[in-house]
Amino acid sequence: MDIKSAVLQLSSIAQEARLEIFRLLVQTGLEGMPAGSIGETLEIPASTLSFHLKELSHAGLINSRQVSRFIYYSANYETMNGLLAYLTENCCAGVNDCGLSSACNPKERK
Amino acid sequence: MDIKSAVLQLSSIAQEARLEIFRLLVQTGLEGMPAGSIGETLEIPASTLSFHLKELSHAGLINSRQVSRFIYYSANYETMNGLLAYLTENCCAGVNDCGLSSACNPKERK
DNA sequence: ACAATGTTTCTATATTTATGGAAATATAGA
DNA sequence: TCTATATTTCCATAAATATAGAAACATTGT
Repeated sequence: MDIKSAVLQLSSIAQEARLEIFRLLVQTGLEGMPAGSIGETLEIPASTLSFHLKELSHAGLINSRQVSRFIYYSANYETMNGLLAYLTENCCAGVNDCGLSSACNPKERK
Repeated sequence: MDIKSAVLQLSSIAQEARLEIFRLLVQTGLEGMPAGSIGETLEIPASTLSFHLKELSHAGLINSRQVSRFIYYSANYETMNGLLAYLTENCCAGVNDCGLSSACNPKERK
């Protein structure tokens, strides 16, 4: 993971509408949801939604697949996990008990 | 955790200079680093650095403490863990094996 | 009190990002 | 082919963010 990709991914969820979309998809699972349903659920106008979905796709945090007239969007868990790992990488220089996936839990400073 | 805080926290690291600063501090540990050393390490002008440190502080992702003339900045692991948990919250609607801290690892769609 | 060092605030400018209506494109059913 | 539905692209406008020099402020040692 390089820093540019990480910034791109973080930027894509550092925005209220997009974070809502992303979390909705994370919770929805692999099946995903058609764009229209996302817009209806979150009350986002179609063109605005499309703009945000493109941002998330471009960052690689969501996937899409076409099913007849619908385009289903779903979270990309692999990218997401890569991002989380990047953020906690080398946590505390390994001094404390800082597992990668369980993030950081260093003891208080003496 | 509310969405506004999450967006604030994400925005604060969704920028190359700030992500570098944050990761440096995550890796440095609780001891932290004085502003000047951060700027020297990452080659960021003092006023620019100060602006970014303020953003990170405001979001709650870093702490600071004064030691004589130096101001030591360090990562706030608690805030960080809260953010990671928020992102993976309710992952996959619980259908698959998606532990909170170990993020999401759903099986392929059939 | 003065000088040196570390950090922040002020300021202007440049750049990037978000919004949503209208028009365009794509798919499918009658 | 015509029509309805789903989604995207185009566009203009509004708003937020990043940059860094200069000046100001704070702390410590002499």
